[in-house]
Amino acid sequence: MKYDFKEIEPKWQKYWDEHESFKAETGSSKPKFYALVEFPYPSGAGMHVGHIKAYSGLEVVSRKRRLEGYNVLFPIGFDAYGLPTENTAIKTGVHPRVVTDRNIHKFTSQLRKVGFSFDWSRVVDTTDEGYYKWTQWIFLKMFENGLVFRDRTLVNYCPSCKVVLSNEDSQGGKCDVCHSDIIQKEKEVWYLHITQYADKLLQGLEKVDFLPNIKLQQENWIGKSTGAFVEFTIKENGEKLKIYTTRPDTLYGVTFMVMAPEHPLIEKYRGSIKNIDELDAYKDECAKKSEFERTQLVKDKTGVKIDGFTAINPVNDTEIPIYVSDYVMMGYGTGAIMAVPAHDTRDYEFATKFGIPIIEVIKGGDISKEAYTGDGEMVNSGELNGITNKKDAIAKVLTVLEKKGVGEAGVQYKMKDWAFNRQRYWGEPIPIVHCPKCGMVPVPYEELPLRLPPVENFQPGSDGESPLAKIDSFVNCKCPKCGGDAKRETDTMPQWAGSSWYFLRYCDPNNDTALASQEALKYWLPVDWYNGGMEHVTRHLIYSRFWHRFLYDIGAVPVDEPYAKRTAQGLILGPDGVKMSKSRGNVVDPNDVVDEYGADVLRVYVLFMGDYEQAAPWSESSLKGCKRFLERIWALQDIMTDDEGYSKELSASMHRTIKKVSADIEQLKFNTAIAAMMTLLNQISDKGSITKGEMKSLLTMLNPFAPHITEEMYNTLFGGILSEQSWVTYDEALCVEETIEIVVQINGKVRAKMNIAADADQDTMIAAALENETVKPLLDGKTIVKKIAVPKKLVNIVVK
RNA sequence: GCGGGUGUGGCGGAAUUGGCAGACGCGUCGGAUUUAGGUUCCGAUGGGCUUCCCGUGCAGGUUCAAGUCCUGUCACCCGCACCA
Repeated sequence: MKYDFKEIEPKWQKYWDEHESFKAETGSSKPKFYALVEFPYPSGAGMHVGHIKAYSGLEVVSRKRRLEGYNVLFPIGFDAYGLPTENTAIKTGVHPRVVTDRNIHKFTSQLRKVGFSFDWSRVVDTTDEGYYKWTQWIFLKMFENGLVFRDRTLVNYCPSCKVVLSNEDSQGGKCDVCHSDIIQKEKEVWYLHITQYADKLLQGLEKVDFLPNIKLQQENWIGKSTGAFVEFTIKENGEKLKIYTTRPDTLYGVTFMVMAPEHPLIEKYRGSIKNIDELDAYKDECAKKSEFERTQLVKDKTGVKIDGFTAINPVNDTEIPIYVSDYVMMGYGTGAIMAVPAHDTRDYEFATKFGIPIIEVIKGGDISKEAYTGDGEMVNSGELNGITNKKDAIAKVLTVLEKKGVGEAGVQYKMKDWAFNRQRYWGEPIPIVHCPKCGMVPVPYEELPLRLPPVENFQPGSDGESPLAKIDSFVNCKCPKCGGDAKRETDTMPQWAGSSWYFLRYCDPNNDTALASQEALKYWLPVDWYNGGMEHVTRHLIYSRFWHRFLYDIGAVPVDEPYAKRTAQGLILGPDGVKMSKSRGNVVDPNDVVDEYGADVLRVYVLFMGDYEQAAPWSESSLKGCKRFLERIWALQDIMTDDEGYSKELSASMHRTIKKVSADIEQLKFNTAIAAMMTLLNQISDKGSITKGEMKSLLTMLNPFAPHITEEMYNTLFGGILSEQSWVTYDEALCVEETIEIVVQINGKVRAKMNIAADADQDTMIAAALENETVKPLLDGKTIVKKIAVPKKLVNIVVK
């Protein structure tokens, strides 16, 4: 009988569906397990094999947990707002709602064909009214709590998509959606005050079980630095110029200061700056610089001295010049720095180029050659002289600054506030009304959801205005507070809004009176295990931790950190070893694989192809190897005996394999788990028969990986449903054979192998080795210097 | 520049954490079945001057024993980046 996956796979998918085999039950007395995978963006291209790999990991864990008696929540949904759908709509004239529904339908059928054990009754769609009502609700709560503000600043702007992007969405100076170069543009936009949560996000990392590199990337992204704020007085106008530094200990070495070209004090005193024209020209030049020029040509410092500003160093009253240079950013610290060329590489380059004096205040380097950034004895530094350690010097100078009232300790973060808006149609409308009398007024909670109005033209305005701005019936409204004429906000929320809380909705997806009931949240939270891509570590994962933490602070959720554990899968590369992309033409469509080889083969292959957490290239021939494996499993039916337990020969192997597979699944080591089952299969084949007991255990172990074939075999051979049985157990004591092969080495080189009782002690092992027929002659005429025995492993005889 | 990671056969990758390097799979070679191809099955497969020697990017070191530990060094990949 041949293994016909085309008949078997749909049969069991239908069975699981009709019997709701994987339905999670809120409140069940069984222990709960919440496994979360990143829900897909339903693009027109359909599923990618990367999705299959990303979901297969926790799919295996979830199926194992159910067999272990857990009440498992393993949900799926769709993150469906976003630009690609809207761009398709613009191109084809089909409404984004229709495009989205079509894509979701396609994804759903593809996911079902792979046989994932999702709880299909909890599917979430971020563009659904019942869902985005609560996205807007959370936004209003944030507004109420002062975490939402508008600001006119330089923003990241994508000229191609015509939208403002957050810092997280323009990493590397490229637009996250279309990869165009982003430009800096001055614009008034919405912000979420995520920096207010920087410390909490940092502290939260301490108690969660995230992969170390994930924690590290988040820490670096948040980028906390401790230092000091110091005020320098500008002699000409008495204004205080505030700077941030991590090295207040080098304050005596300041020989100039630098302000960012956009620093407001320049604007304020433009009348009294003699070379203001030159500064304006420089500012324009900087704004035009491309990302390449800003990052690649860093060594070449440019700048202009401000003619009309002189700063006074607060510790020694020295007069120092002030420059403008684009190596100082308006977006970090205070937009101005004290420059200590002797002990900072960038300041050194600038000083050298502009002929500014360099004063050494820390001994240890050669400042005629380069900046010295190490530790050492303080010199030329007044009361700091003689101090040899940075920490002490900083502590001392801080007390001096505080006494004079010109400085204090402070912290800074690299992370910036979250630019929270898109000037596009396909997103959640921001529920705010602009009233000429009352200002920004939130839409009342009872009026949520604030629905997206129907539009005919989705094309964004050329000046970066949302298509919603053209809909008079949407824009013109009454102020909820005073009832007067007012205008609605026309920006929509960015793509990351809906995904920032979807895992909460899964707990209670149809709730109409709250984002989820407290009962459901208390039962399911936190997510026990979250797996996803590394590319989301500094975006979605930070954003959702922020939203969740906020919801915790207002009492809407019962736990402070949403994810107890986070892992990440590696990419699947194209057969050519390069990242899959349409333009390269090396994309593998999972649908084709399912049609030709079946879902089980695909599932086993994506987990067997390599280390789950590493990238690995797709290989059609390796895929065939997995097909052979399953066909050989299928063929075991022909050699099954009537014996119930384990056969004597295979007993230890059975126990060992169960132990290994059980442990490997928990560590995402699916490749070695499958390899262990292949080894077992080889042993069974060599032996020529399999007992009923062995068959049951093997099918159970394999079930999470290849559920269809194992379900079918179990059902045919034993009756009953395998996914309703229990996970297999092993006995540690039975994992080892009675006699095992050990190695005899002479001077560290393997010279013989021998069988010995597994529990032989060291003396017995050595005695046996010395009597070994291969070993004996090799020892003739030699003096034995040392004898080492490692139980169950080897004997090493050192001779001279 | 800073931070993290990886270097093992022709390929993807194993190695119980110091104890037989190369599990498992792919590929390749040989054989059987087949008119042939494919499939399936059996055997071999790190390299060499093959009683023995050499092999985990490279050079040293520690140890009875090193892919694993230490020192130095090279290459590649990822993330951040004039962060004061």
